[in-house]
Amino acid sequence: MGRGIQAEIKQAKPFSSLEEEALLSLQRTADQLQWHASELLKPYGISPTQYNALRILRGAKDEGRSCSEIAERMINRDPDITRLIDRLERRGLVQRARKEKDRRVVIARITPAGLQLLKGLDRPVEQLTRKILGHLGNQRLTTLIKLLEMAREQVA
Amino acid sequence: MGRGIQAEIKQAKPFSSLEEEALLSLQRTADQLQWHASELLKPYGISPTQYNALRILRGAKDEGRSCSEIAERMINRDPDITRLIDRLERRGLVQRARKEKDRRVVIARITPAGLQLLKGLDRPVEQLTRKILGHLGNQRLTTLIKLLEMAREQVA
DNA sequence: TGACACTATTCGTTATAACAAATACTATTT
DNA sequence: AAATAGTATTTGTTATAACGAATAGTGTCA
Repeated sequence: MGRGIQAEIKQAKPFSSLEEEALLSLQRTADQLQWHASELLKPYGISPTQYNALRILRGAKDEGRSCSEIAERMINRDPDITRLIDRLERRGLVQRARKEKDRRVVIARITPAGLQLLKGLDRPVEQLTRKILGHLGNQRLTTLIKLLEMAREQVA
Repeated sequence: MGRGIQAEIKQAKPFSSLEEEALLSLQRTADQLQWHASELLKPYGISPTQYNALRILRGAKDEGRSCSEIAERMINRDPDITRLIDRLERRGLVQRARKEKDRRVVIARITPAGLQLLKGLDRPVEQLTRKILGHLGNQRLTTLIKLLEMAREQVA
C-alpha cells in the first residue's frame, strides 16, 4: 500500500494541516498523470494542450470555434490560443477562417488530417485512462469526482 | 452547488467513462489551485516551482541539498534544476557550493534573504490553503488524500 | 596506470508560457 | 459621419520548460 505523499517527497516534518497535504497531493497526482499523457502523445508529436484543443475542435464539428470559445473550454487555461492554433495550423491539423458576420473573429476548424490523428489516439487514450485510474473502481471514482468538484467551488 | 466538469468546459457529450471524467476533473482542479498559488506568489516575484525549491532548502537547514536531492523532492518534477537554482542564486535567495568529498556534487543552501522571504509567505500561504480547501472539512479532506494516493499508485 | 562505465551537473538549442501592448474590427453615441 | 468605447485576436518580448549532448568527477577493473 501507499507510502503517502510525505514519504514520496521525503519530507521530514508532517504537514501542518490536512489542507496543505491535500493541496500538495493533488498537485503531485495531477503532475504524474499529466506525465503519462505526455508520454503517450509524444510519438504523435503533440502536447497534452494541443490534444485538448484538437478534441475541442472535433466536438465543434464543421461549426468550428473561435479563439475565445476554445479558451473557455480548455482544461488548463492557456492565455495564448493564437499561437497554439498557429502550431496546429502549421502542421495541417486545423484551418483558420475569418468569420463573415464579425470579421474580428477567427474560427478554427479541425482538418481531415486532424481528425485522423485523433482517431488513432482514441483507443490508446482510453486504454491509458483505464490503466491509471481504473483500479479505483466506480464508487471511488464517483467520490473522487465529487470531492474535486467541491474543491473547485469555494474559490470565492 | 456544482455544475460538474462537463458544464464547466461546455462539453456537449457526456464523458465516455468515469475514469476520463476523473482525469479531466483532476487536471482542472490542479490547474485552478495552481493559479491561485501563482497569484499569491506573484507580488513576491517567485513562481510556485521556485517556492517549492526554497521550502525544500529551508527544510534541509545548513546541510543543504544537491540538485538531484532537490529534484527528488519537488512536487512537480523539473528536469532542469540547474537553471532553477541559477535564478534563485541570481536573486540572492540561495547559495551554491561544491561538495568537498565528491566534487561532482553541487550543494545549494538557502540564504538569510531566502529564509526571510519564506517567512513572510508562511502566513499568506496557510491562509490561502485554508481558504481554498478548508470548506471541505477534515473528513472529506482525509478521503480525498486517500483517493489521490491510490490514484498515484497503480501507475505500473 | 589507463581504459571504461557511471554519476552529477551544466550547457546549447528549440519550443512553449506569460505578460503587455498593439492592431483590427464592431457597436454606440453625439 | 466622427469620435468613442468595447471586443477579438495578434504580436513583441522576456522568462521558463524540454530535450540532447557535453563536461567533469568518481570508482572499478584489467
